Amino acid sequence: MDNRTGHRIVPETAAPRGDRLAERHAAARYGNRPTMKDVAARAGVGLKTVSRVVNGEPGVTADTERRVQEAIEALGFRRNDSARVLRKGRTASIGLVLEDLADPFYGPLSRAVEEVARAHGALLINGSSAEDPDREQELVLALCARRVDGLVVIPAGDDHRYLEPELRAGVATVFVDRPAGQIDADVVLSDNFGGARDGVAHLIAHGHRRIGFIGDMPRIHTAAERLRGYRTAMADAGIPVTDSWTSLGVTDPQRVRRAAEEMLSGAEPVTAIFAGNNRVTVTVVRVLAERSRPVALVGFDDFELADLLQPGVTVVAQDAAQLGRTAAERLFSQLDGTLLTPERTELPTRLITRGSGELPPAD
Amino acid sequence: MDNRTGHRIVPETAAPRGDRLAERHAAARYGNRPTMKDVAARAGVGLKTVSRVVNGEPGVTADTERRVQEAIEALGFRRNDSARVLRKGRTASIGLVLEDLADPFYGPLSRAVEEVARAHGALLINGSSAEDPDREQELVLALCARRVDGLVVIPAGDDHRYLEPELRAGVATVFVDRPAGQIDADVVLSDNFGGARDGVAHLIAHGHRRIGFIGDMPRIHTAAERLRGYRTAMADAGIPVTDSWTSLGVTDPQRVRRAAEEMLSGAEPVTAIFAGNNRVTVTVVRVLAERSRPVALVGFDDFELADLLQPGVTVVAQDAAQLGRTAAERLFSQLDGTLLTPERTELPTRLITRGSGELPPAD
DNA sequence: CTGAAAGCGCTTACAG
DNA sequence: CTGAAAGCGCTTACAG
Repeated sequence: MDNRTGHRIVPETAAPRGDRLAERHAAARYGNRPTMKDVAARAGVGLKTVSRVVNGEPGVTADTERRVQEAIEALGFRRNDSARVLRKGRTASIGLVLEDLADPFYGPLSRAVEEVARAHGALLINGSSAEDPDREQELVLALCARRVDGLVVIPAGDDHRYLEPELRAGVATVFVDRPAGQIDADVVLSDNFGGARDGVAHLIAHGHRRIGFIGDMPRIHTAAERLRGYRTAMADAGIPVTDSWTSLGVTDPQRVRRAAEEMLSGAEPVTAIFAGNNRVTVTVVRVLAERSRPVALVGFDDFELADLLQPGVTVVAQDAAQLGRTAAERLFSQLDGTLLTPERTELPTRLITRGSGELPPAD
Repeated sequence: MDNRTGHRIVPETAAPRGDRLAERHAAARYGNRPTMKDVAARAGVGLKTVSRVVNGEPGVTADTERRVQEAIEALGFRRNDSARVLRKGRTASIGLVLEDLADPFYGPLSRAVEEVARAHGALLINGSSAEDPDREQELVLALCARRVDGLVVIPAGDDHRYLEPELRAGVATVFVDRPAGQIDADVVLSDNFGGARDGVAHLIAHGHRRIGFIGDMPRIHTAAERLRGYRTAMADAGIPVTDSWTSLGVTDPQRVRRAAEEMLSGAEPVTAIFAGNNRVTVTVVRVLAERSRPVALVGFDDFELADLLQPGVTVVAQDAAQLGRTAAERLFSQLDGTLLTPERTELPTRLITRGSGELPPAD
């Protein structure tokens, strides 16, 4: 068989019990799952006794417990946590709203949030805002309607007043990577300004004066802070910045490629580029690989295999997992009542030199 | 300030309303959120009328609707979907259980599942099994207890009989990347066998005979299938395989490094390596970069920047997003009642040549 | 067009 | 040690 022509679909061999999917779901619609009431009837005990056994509460004789356990097994009972949640008020779930689950920067962050949630017995509901403020709001409010206990949000928008009623109602909330807009909330950030400033100063220290900056859309806080770091480093060194050296916008490859190529051509081409995030860095690496004249590069965000490229890519690294862990821990501190007032936590960045940032100016 | 010494924590300026986090949550514990009953009382209407307005049902006069809307705004009411869910029987949420949220292979897969879920109005709850069958089971059953409508599972274990009561109760389920064990279930796979066979045949076509295989633990279906592809390609070419050419186990860098170094030394070193997955490939690339003698390499799974390494890394690519999309679509077909019987879908892989797989044998 | 009653499957508060 | 009643916040089924 040529497996490149398309999908191969073959029926599975029927299971002994031979139930079809459609039958299963039709049954589900009519609520065929056993409830505590069914278990109680079968075991010949009261509802509360079943509840005690299911929850491991004391005050049940060994014999009663055994009868209840047998009924549970026989019926295939599994407690309906949505009913439990309704009664208890806490859902033991938290929401995570980020830009894009597929972006490698968010993988370790999500995983770290998940681990902390797990340690607190909570499940993680997550979704991507796709950098769209409306979609962020829609997602956040859907999570609030599900009554998640808390939210970890990497905001896309810059106005979060829509969250005020939810905060008042007690939804714990921590913003990560970018601050909340127009509301007072807990926030965990990387030192975007200092990291970019140090990265650009590193290029200056290696003799560069014409340094380009390619970043994300200026309405994104991290992009604005990193640009500010760039400008500060340049000003500190007494280097006036020409408009054509900075380019901000969406980070899709076409736009970044065009921006890089423009900076690298013309009468006074840049001799070094500071890339504002991992998406930008990757595209700039591609552009530079096609050119003969060496151009120095420092990127914000580390990425896998950066050390194996020729030359290795010097980066300003932030610890995505630590961002997630810190945010999640603060969230559960809020829920414990330990955390009394919103704070802003800033995590340090780290310059990792690998070669590309230490290249001297080509002219 | 030296931002490398630690975190900087500063209090946010107090918001005008000045409520502290602890107060918010204390209030929440006592259930201060307005309910439909509160809205009904304030608007001077019955409960059902509020329900009609909230759900956009017909049969409410414009004037009544306006009064209800005003009460909703004034109280900051948001419908409690966990109560709704209890009554309706469907939670409009699906669960995704994968190995590790932080693994770049699963990012695009998760995002694809999320997009399909979103198109069907469902939220995504997800978690990492960490390749531990017990943790997989714990997570899956927790999701069932929350009464997710369906599950997309990348299994860690090879016995899923624990899911039988859930399947009978109507939980839609699709397994992805690896088949279900001991139960009859819908499954979406890549052509691991064919992809590995073709990749190894590619090395053979370039003159290699001593070819190593480094893969994941053999109990993992994909690892076993890829090994089978390797053996088949070798057998088809009439090349007997020496035991020391194959190494299966955990894919952490230390183990893979040792395995690669062993194959590359000794009396009859391999001249080419087939790497069983993206984690393995990355480590093998590092090992090869440290050596002078060129060794050919083909890896299973594509990865970012593979084309920019020297040489570019030839890979057998699978479409992770397509795996996720296909699985999620099948899941919703089950829920629609469209899909009647469990099937096995196999997606093709694609060989991408970039240089490392076309190197001739060094001897 | 509108609403009172019953019920989803649990837990809470209480009584025996 | 055990259980009947009330209630979590909605929707369903029905009556006016």
